Amino acid sequence: MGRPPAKPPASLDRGLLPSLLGYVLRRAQSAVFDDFANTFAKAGEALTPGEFGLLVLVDRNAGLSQMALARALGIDRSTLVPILDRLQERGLLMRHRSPTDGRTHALALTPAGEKALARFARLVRAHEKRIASHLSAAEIRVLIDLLEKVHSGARSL
Amino acid sequence: MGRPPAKPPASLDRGLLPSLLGYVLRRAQSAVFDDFANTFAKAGEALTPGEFGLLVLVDRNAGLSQMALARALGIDRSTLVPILDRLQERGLLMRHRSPTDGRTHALALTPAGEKALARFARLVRAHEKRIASHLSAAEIRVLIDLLEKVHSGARSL
DNA sequence: GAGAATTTGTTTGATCTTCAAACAATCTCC
DNA sequence: GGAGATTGTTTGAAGATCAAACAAATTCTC
Repeated sequence: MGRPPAKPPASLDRGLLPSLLGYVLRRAQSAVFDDFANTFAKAGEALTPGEFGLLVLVDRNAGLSQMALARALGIDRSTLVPILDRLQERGLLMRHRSPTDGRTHALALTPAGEKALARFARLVRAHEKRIASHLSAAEIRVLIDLLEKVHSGARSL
Repeated sequence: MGRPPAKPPASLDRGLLPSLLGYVLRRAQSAVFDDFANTFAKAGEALTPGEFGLLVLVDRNAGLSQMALARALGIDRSTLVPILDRLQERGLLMRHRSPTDGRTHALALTPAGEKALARFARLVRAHEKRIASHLSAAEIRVLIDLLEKVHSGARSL
């Protein structure tokens, strides 16, 4: 009989994992996340995908409350507080007092925040272009469609 | 002019986000993760997707070292330690001393671990069935293929 | 073979994320 | 006006993550 290989195999046996949507999804997400971080690091900017999404939502929905934002992001309102603190310290975002409801903060980007967001959006577009470089435009449309189906489908269980 | 709506709109303006692969990927992943947690909670089992993947890898690659496992999972070897500690405390997994290399631990499932993994795999299959219930078998194949392309494509940047 | 360099698992320290529970301020409903 | 709900914040706990330092063991170099 042949002797066992001296070096461990380059790739492990993953069993059923590659056929599981959850597994493949997680790996793709991780790869995309890495490229996002890389793109921003190389440009000398510091931002997470979550922070980018947050800034876009605040930009497009001026006067948003923290509760509404937390709900849109799918996180607890207490989780949001330190995230907003950080963005506010960076001068990207402000919490105004709402004139109509003293409990809520009306969130808005500062002028510097809007300028930064435009810069970030350029980086995100370059990042998206790179991660989709092995896919055709039609494939990307199909992929986004199917992912949206998974999202809204699972949501209704 | 019409008066502004008394209640905030059910859904926010998400701007360019829904056209970004990274964003849609993250949302789908989050929905899938939620269903995974839900499935296990309802069955009275406690397990994360990461732990399931780990158990499958150990099961299919008996005698694996912690370094090899950490590399396969894409995490630091120091991150792996407390995760293995927990699974070992639950009696699912053991660290044997390797006879050929005194530095490494040969990882293996316990008999109880194998029984538990079979139980977990049943739950995962039910979970997969549920999250894909709005997709045809062909769509799932296409989706997994495209996600795999994104993963291996982004990997080579 | 002896010593140097590398590898492995662990510990410690530092951030970050997350939720839950409790709290004060404010609003809404009756 | 007062009871109950909502909002943002603080605090506490758990978990994930990496980096750096460490001892033990192996491998490489001469």
